[in-house]
Amino acid sequence: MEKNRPVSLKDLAKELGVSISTVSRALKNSPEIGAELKKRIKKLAKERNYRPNPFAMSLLKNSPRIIGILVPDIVTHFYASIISGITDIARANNYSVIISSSYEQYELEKQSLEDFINLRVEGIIACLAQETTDYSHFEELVNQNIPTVFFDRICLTDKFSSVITDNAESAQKATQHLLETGSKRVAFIGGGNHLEIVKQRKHGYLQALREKNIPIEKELVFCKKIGFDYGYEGACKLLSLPQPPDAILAMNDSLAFGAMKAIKKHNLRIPEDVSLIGYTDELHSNYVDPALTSMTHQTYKMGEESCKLLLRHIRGNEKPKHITIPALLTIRESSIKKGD
Amino acid sequence: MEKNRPVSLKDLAKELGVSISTVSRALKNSPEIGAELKKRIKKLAKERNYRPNPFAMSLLKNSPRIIGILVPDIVTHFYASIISGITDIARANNYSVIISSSYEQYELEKQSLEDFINLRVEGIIACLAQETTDYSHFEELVNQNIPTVFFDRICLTDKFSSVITDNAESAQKATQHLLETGSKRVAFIGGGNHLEIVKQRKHGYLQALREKNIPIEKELVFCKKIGFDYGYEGACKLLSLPQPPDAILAMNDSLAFGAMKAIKKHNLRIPEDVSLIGYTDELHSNYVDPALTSMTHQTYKMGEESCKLLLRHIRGNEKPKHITIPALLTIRESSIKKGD
DNA sequence: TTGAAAGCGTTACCAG
DNA sequence: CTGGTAACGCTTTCAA
Repeated sequence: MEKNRPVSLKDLAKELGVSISTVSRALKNSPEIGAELKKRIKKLAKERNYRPNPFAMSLLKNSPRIIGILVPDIVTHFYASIISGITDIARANNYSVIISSSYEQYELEKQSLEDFINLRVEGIIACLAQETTDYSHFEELVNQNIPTVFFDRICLTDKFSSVITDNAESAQKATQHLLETGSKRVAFIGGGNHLEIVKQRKHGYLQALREKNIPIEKELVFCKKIGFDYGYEGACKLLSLPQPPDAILAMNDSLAFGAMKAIKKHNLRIPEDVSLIGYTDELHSNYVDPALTSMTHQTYKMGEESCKLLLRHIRGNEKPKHITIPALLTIRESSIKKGD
Repeated sequence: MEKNRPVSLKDLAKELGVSISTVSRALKNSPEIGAELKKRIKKLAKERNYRPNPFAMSLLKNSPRIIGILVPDIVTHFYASIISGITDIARANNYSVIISSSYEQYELEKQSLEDFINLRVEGIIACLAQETTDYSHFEELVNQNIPTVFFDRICLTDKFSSVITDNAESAQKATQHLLETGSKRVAFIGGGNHLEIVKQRKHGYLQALREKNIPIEKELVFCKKIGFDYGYEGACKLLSLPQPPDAILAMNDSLAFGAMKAIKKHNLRIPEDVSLIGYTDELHSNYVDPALTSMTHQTYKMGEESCKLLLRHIRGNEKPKHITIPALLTIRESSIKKGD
């Protein structure tokens, strides 16, 4: 029968008739302990299934080896995959992670941060909620001396490290690809213009057009909100133009799938009549027909880098560092016009 | 300037010239403390931003208010959504969660469990890895007195509570729906026959046929492995039969999307020529064309129930309990034949 | 109404 | 080589 309370050093010491210090030292392989005694102690520890009490350790060192992750949600593939990258690196370094979702709400984000501070996490990796425009709750982390790294949606870059994707460059690359594979008139479907990410990707799109000396037409840019329905609406609008586009770059996965549905409803072929590129993860792009050419975020890698960066901050007092991880163009069926 | 070390009761006590016990009591609203003194103590605590040290508390009570979640992975929507349900309930009860992925590997699963025990989590919610066939590492949890709840892939039901979906019933419902909406010959695409989940869903499918006195044809059942490619392969095989089916039930999302691709490649219309039902989450089903009629797992609810169950076990010593959460039929475009 | 002291499990320092 | 003791922050007796 096991006792309810876990075995402690004291228990082992008593049983062997030695002091607690001796047992502690023996289990850490201190060279000061007699070889024979050491062996006996280790044997008993294994027998009794001794496990060091992490609370005592944390109390002593004030470091629970836990880091907090704060994301808008955990269900979106993008975040889930990043979390996956983070936790794998954390685990490899003997850290556990605690995950909290803001559900895009400012109040929940603030509360989560409070919880993390109360828990005394050693560091935090966070992605801002859409609602958040005031960052004072994050500044508090500086006072509390809790290293923090932001990813994707970032802020206070002078104080915190960050990991992001190359929004402008990736949109530019995507547009270039369309122009180089038979498309002449490329349209852009984005989200709300106030979002940094929208501005940057649109900028990359426009940049690619300028490069090729293609005149910019305002009607070919549809920016309203992010979401499947808006992708559908946007594509319908674009395809109803007197001079409709023969290619669409959708800056988000739901927008892209919405646009795809619209193109089909208009009885147009992809990519023959209208090419389409989105930003998606591997899975979804292959599920649809035709398979969707996409810019793919290196999400797992973003997670890994975020965590590595954080661990460096935890270990030493480094200056904020900013990393950009490029998105990759994965060519599938929806972009290359056959006639090419 | 903040000190590096967080404020402790001792600090407050010294500053006010009272004893630690007094401060402790005042902050817990003990009625023994003078109203005026109590007010002063609370005021200072707020000023100094005092936060109780969780390590000291855990050391004292041996309960860190942390529960461990062990899943095959966190990227699959099914698991992510369940985790979401778990964490929300946990948080509402002042618990934090730590998530670990087995990546379907036995060794990693075992290691994660060890980590949880070492961390002294108060309880565990787990879904078995596909590789796992030996359950001794879970039996150890009984010795360690760590309450555990399984979901979806479960084991040792005499010792542990569980939360599952109604595999047989849901497949039966799906098949019934097909038969009631104009389909005559329903085929089934499943995964490896050794998996419990496959057996159960196939059983439900067959049950629905028997109900309607429809003869069972072995050629209409394709069970090989779970995955997009196998869905594609299976559907191709089925549609090449001398008497092909006019409806397919795919027992998994990737199988369903693979089948959908195959049906289209065969230039058949969905649902006019071949109806299709899958098991998916909301999102994916709407992205494809036509939108996929599906059995939808109530994943978030499964998470919630798992966590509630676990909390009951943590609080008192309840007997194992088994909960079944039904999947819901969500009718979209891929199932109802127009002629009906 | 308040204070002192023990104890939770561990490490580290100082003695022997 | 080994043992005793203080310390980490907090709660909880027991005394005053």
